[in-house]
Amino acid sequence: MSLEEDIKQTRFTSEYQKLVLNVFYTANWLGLQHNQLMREYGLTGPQFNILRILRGQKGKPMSVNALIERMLDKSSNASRLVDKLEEKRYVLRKVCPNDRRQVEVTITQGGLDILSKLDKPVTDLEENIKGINIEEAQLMNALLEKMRKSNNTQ
Amino acid sequence: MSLEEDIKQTRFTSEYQKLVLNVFYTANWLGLQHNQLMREYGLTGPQFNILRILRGQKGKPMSVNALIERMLDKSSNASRLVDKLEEKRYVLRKVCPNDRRQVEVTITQGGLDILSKLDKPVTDLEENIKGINIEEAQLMNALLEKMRKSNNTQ
DNA sequence: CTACATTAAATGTATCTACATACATTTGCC
DNA sequence: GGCAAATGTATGTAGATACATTTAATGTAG
Repeated sequence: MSLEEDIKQTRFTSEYQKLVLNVFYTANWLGLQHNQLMREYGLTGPQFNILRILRGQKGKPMSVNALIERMLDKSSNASRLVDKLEEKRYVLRKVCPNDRRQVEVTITQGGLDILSKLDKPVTDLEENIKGINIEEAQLMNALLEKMRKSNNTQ
Repeated sequence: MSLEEDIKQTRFTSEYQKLVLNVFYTANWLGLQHNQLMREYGLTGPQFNILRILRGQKGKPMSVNALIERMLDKSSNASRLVDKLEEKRYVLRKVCPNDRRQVEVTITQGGLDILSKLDKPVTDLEENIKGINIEEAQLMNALLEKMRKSNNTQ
């Protein structure tokens, strides 16, 4: 983990600059662990994310647009992610009868099955962040949200 | 910013799960702003990152391997990033005479110039996180580092 | 010195990201 | 109804990510 030392060594012009790097680096560190896990189950991170959102719908279909709104990466291409999941028979696509522009995406039983297999290892991974305790996690959550709210991102 | 509300609404199984999502989301939010800025200068985030690392070398060349070690995204492809930067004449590649497997990468004056143009806007962007103060930023930095240190990532 | 392992970088491949564009459908206005 | 604007999705493209494999140079054991 050499950027770990790098972050320490570097003379940062400000605490904010360090924070930006730290957030990038931590997300990357978490992402690698997630990807590695997903990979074992033939999924990718973004694909897993979509399946999890769909499961949250409890059977109700969701339009692609609604999916995009809930995705972590909004600019990523939901259409093509749904393509991949459809190939694997984890989701179904159906043209919405009320508005034929829309496509209703639903998770299949196969999709639910793979998710349930992933639940335990994913939770383990997340709970594995044991260097910080619950109070610290709460504090970080509050600070991360405060951080995003603050500025004038048009 | 609909995931913002999503994060709030969702019943998280744990504070840790929320933290993971929050870190992903914040990194993404920061990354979009960075990318937008880099784009105006014909660079991408990773390319900028490499240039900044090379500038830190103060003229000393660096092998591709050394670059990878210092990159935020280690698994990204340093060779090809250096390709792009070489095309733009921002770096030079030279086979190392002592070990001809290695390639010495150096930043050019053009590379230094584009970086100096970017310094101000990048700093502005980072300093723009004004919803949290310096003490909070320090706290977050400490917690993020603690978070990464804690667990048994093999 | 040959044989084999190791190392450094490049290349290959699949997927994802970011953004532009195309196309069909729907909506709103006249 | 007819037409322009908006909407929803798909497609195109360039570049990045993640990981496996290849190529070339070096190191090392026998």
